[in-house]
Amino acid sequence: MKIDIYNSFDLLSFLKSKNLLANCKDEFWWENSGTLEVVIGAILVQNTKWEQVKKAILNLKSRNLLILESLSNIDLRLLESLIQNCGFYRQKAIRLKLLATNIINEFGDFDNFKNNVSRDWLLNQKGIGFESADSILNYALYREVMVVDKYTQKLLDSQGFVFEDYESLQDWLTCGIVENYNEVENLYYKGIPLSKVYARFHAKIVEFGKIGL
DNA sequence: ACCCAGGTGTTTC
DNA sequence: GAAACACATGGG
Repeated sequence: MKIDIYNSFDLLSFLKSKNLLANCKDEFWWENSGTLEVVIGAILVQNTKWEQVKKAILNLKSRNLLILESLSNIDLRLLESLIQNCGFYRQKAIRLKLLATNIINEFGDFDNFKNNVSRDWLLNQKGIGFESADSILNYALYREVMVVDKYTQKLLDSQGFVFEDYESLQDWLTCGIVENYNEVENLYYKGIPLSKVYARFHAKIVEFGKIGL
């Protein structure tokens, strides 16, 4: 299937043709969206599988560590042991603990963080790059941000698209969705906010990516 | 045994 | 600035 690079709506057509936008009644892709758990998950999941992250999150939850204050004060070795199965556990432990501390110092509590944090602030944290920052903004903070990941890039690559960098790809996708928001919303996402349209759109691309092109 | 997974930071040319 | 490398476990 050929997609006209100057017409971003063609991507939506492509996804529709693959039935990628159907079956959107299910809950949102990221469990417990809107909570600190998503922020932690965004770091834990880097270069590993979500199955592993779920186990680690359960470890943390059972010890009441899904709270900024507890995480900020945790013994580093203990934290490492609780998230070990996720891989890169030493650096992830350091980064999680530091992030919790920085959020407290800068914003006081999670709600204030949620309402006031900027993308740049997130990007300045150790261990948070473009994808993690955007995942946090969209899935934890409900901002109107389209997440771009390896699957997204792979999907567009397979259709012959070339983008200079992460943000130009993101802009292109975002424009395509915004321009066609009314149609998409009417057909598939009745009554849900634009931020969640981005979330579902991203989730569907990943689901597709997992099945394989 | 080998390869990949819902990446990021540092070092090096 | 881009390319190469380090980080590390678990599952196929």
